[in-house]
Amino acid sequence: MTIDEDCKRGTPRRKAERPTEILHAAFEEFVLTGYAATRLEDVAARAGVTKGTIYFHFQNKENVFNQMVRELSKPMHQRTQQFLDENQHCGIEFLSSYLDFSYAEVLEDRHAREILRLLIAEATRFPDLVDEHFQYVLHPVFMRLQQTLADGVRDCRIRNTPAATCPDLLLSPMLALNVFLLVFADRKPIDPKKHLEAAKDLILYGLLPRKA
Amino acid sequence: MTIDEDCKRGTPRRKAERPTEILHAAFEEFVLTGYAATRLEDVAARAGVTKGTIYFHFQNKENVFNQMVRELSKPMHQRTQQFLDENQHCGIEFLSSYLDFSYAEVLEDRHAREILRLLIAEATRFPDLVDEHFQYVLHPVFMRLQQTLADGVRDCRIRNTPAATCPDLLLSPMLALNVFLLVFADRKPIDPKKHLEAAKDLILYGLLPRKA
Amino acid sequence: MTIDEDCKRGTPRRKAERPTEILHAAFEEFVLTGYAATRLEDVAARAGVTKGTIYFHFQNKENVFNQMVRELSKPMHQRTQQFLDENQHCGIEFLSSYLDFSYAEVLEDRHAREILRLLIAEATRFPDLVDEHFQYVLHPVFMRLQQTLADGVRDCRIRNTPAATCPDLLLSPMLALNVFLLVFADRKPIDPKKHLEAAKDLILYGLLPRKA
Amino acid sequence: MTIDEDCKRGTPRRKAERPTEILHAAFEEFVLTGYAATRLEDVAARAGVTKGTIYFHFQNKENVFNQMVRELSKPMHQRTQQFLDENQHCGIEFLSSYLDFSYAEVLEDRHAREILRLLIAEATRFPDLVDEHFQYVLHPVFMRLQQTLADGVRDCRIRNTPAATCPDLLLSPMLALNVFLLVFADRKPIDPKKHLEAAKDLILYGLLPRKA
DNA sequence: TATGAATGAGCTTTCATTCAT
DNA sequence: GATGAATGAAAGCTCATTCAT
Repeated sequence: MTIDEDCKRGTPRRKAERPTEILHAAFEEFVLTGYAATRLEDVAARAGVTKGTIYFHFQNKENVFNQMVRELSKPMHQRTQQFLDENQHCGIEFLSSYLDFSYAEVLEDRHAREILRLLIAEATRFPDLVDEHFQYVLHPVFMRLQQTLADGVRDCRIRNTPAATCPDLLLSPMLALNVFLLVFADRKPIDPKKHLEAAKDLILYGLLPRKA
Repeated sequence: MTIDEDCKRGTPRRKAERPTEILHAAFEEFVLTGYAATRLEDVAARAGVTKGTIYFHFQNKENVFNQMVRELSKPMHQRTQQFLDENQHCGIEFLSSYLDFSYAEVLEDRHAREILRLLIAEATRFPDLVDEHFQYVLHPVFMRLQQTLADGVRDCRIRNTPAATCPDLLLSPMLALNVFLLVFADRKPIDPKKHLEAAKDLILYGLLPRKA
Repeated sequence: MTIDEDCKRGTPRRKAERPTEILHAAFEEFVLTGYAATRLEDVAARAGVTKGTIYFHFQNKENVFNQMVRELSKPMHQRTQQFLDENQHCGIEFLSSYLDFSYAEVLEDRHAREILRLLIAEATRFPDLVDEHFQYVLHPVFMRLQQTLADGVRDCRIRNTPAATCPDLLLSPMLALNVFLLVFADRKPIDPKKHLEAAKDLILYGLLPRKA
Repeated sequence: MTIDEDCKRGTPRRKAERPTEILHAAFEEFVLTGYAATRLEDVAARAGVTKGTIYFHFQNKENVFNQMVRELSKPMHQRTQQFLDENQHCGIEFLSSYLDFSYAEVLEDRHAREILRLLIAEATRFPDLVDEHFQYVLHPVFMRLQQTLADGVRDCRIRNTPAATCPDLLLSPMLALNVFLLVFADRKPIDPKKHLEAAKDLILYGLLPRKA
């Protein structure tokens, strides 16, 4: 009976998850060969359906890519939002927390890592995706970092210096680590924990005033 | 007379330069749409020749891409080598010089900038190119930075700290700037000079001992 | 009613027969111009489909040729096998029967005739097809002819002579007729029945002992 | 000096032979892959010249094929003519001589053998070549064989029988041997001498009257 | 004579997309 | 919902042919 029930529920539940399964299959294929070289037929095969099924759920290939990026970015968006929410009003300690957080994102979420690569590669073809990513992930973080730096300078907890007006620098090590991992991992082994430690060391020490 | 001579040499010189012209046309097209989506016919049109001509000079599309990256990377390779040669034995001033140099590369050489993007995007399909790039550009720089940091620590001119063992950090701002310029330039205007100034400030201040 | 039923079944049946239809169209085109000069587009047009459809059912042009030869040879294989089965243990009368049979094959089955030409023409490119043809058609016949000749010699119904050890000679007139028909038919009209009669006359008379 | 002279004579002599060299190179390539699949570039490379040179000596690819068949057939034409001339008025011994001659042609002249294959393969595309071949090689032989058989029957040295009116049969073994050698040589080793002996045995015995 | 560069038509093959079932 | 057959536009690549030198 339980089995029967499972079966009965099983099929519709699976059906409801079809689109998601297709998007995950699409992710793997797009990561493997990039947008243009990916064949919808391979996506279908990986998802265990046929090409026609994809067109039942999505309008076309572009739409699959768009939906895929949105679907696979969602957790990252949510975690980022949650991180920002949970770390309001914590002063310059936010800088250290953010470095921890951003490194964890890159290191522990393959989706996040590879989607950045896809966005870099296909930025020209999918400007709207880039916009979305910027709007939902980067911009809020930038704003908060900028605010944190400004507050720190005002409180004299951070040096009044060019670096304090450039929140980009706080993203740089993570971005670079990502590129290193994606592109040069085979030639140049990287120890991400040491990388993070060094980045925190450099950035925090570099921002704090001498007497701090 | 000079004009006549130029004219006379003109045609053969053009013929000899055809492959290079094609590679430059290929660069523009590959940058525009990526490897897979680029049509060799468009490359030909841009170079002012026909498809057949491309296949007279190159074996196939992959070969065009490979040769293109090599050709367009050559100046960058040479400048990098020259920079390393001219800045031997200059102590920790090398760090500052390198930041200046690397930022100049990214900002002033569109080829260097876009080829990095192409390498990131097509790393899976062209692992050999990534190897070459690493070997000729990144690896020598890494080695020198590492040495410089180690020397600086020994001389007590640089703090003995995790950051001093991670030359990656010295590349990070330039890499990140590159990504920002390539991907987010439209949404987030960047002032590269301020960026450089801030990076130098942060890195140098962060590495030097307090009493130095 | 029967017509209606036929009509209703018509469409799916046609779909199931598509590959076969394509192979028959391919036969005509390959016969007309040979393998290399045949355009798959013409094959498609003749079959009433588009180029893409061919690639849905077959891997590539070579595969179309291979399958075509197999498909169109099948009847010949079967008739040959059937002939061998039905003519066991019939002594040297088998020789005469076989001449009748082989001439009928060549004369009445245009497929058999032209496929021989294609195999001759494309033997270098399709060695496997030649192997198959040899294995399924020629070899069994050879074996039986050889056995028949040997038995005949032992029974003194056939002369003990070099010709009795060379079954090739029993195939020769048919092969030659085929070549004449394929190549020289326009210049040299041939009466196949007279040809067969003469061949039987020559071969049988040449093999039988004088007092037989 | 001698060297100089050799050089001086050498070049023009070679130049005069260029077209012939090209035709021999063409033969090898056409034999290898057939007319349509042969690239003039490969012909040129084999002849040690460039594509352009071929077009200096020949109008186009078809012309190369035509000239090649003519050039490479010439010796066969001449030997055939010579054979016919030298064997006039020799009665039915001519039959035996002709079998010897035709087998020798096939076995000892690879050109003759392969050109037959090319004619079979490309008969549709080059009807004029087939005509020429028929006119210069086959027809004269046919006529003579027919005459010889008729004379033999009149003289009662040959049976008055259907086989005596079908000179095709006298060509059959040689034609079949050719096909066997060209197509099935790898699968079915053939002893040409035994084949010839058997053919002569069968044909002559089959044609001669019993009391002869 | 001979060459090498260039052409352009044409071919095989791919694949996003459609649609009857 | 899902499928498989079919399409057709387009892309990579080939190669006979031309021609300035």
